[in-house]
Amino acid sequence: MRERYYIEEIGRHVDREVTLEGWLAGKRSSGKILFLQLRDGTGFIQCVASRADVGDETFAAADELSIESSLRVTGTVHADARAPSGYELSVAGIEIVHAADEYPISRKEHGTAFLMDNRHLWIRSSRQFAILRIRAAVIVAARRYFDSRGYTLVDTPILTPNAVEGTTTLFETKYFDESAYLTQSGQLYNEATAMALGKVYCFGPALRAEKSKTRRHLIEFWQIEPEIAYADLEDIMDIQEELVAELIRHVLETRAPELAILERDTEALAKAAPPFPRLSYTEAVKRLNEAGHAFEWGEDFGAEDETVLSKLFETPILVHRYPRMVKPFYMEDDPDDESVTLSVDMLAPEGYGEIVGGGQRAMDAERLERRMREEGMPVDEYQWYLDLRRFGSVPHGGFGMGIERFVTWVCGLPHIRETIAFPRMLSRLRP
RNA sequence: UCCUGCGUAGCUCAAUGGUAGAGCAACCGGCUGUUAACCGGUUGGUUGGUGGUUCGAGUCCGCCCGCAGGAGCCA
Repeated sequence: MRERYYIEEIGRHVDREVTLEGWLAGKRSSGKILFLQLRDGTGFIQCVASRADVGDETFAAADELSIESSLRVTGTVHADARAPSGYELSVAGIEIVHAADEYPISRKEHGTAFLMDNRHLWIRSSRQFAILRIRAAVIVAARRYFDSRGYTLVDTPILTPNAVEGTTTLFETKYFDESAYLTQSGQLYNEATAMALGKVYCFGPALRAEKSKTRRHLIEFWQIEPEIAYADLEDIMDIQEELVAELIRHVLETRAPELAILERDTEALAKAAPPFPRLSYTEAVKRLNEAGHAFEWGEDFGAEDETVLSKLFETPILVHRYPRMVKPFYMEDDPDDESVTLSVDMLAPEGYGEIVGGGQRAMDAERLERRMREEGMPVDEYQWYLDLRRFGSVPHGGFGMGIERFVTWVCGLPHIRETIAFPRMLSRLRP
């Protein structure tokens, strides 16, 4: 293979001549000197071309380049404190691969609707580049966390006849002569695979036809969901804490330039180290009331409640033992207090709220079936799920972490829509 | 689904019911260290659609469409 050079590794080639292949992200000209901001997907670098060095013809051609034209730029790498990245390229030659049409996205302000309409181009911008790189790092680290601890990756189906969450939020589709639904979670199948393989996880999209329109919701989002046999609520909290701590550490270590582009307060992220406070729902309600926030025991936390609660702490917090009424049918009851469940959600600090939800699952077939009937679920359809309690039932649990919500917090973003390349939202299916 | 707001040049926004403007982008010219560069000039409009009120509607009213912010629900 021929040798390729990338901006990300440019520091290894100081004082050598290299050719970079990329796109023109920005340009400033001063008559006899040109500053070209080149991006190649691994980073951004300033290329400096002076008329004296490159000759009149190349200089004139470069001066006319339109933004987002694709280029091969050859030049010598220099360390230079004046350059934003610390390095710049002294241009010797430029090969224009394609001269771009007039580019619609400028450095000036744009409205959200315009940027979302041009999402396929917006992702070229430095902020979007940084977010998508951090997202990828989070996913790699999450998978590595589970892979290195003996979990088996078992993918769960996208098409399913079952409803995990409420049926009103299901996407229905044709499945030959019957109807099927798009998955909202791999959890029920995870419970089956955990009984086969002990420790499992799945990673994939979840689709919810919720008519929700907030800064924390996507119609299509990605979840990583572990499920562990012979695990109780305390185990689940330990795993959540260790996972999140490792993800934060990995992002801080490997994505510092991207966090800098986002102007993320890394001090705040570094503070998110274990141990994470663990408080019961009941204690959390007390804390809310003490903070002067009206809230009644038995309600589910709303966006405002989570924000108030998470701002009381500098680290993520684990809120456990939610009331039966606000949690799904599969949550195990607390043997010490049957009004609450062995559930646990993690709330991110800085007002970001819920990023993980999970808990210990119901173990007894009869109680589980009774609960399903109470909620009006089609029990026949779920016989396979009840079988898991009929053939060697064990205490077990797991959780789901929403990748986009996690990335929203890590990047310090005001809205979840920038954390996935092509967000699907209530009023947006395109591009 | 509900509440609120907004649709005017490619973009971000002005315009008392009375001749649709500015900045940026684009284009032309100038400038040897710019960081959203700067300076001078030029071009650019079916004011989201539709019906109405009025001598006259970007502006007021009805309906429709689109988008944004928030709520509920959730990861």
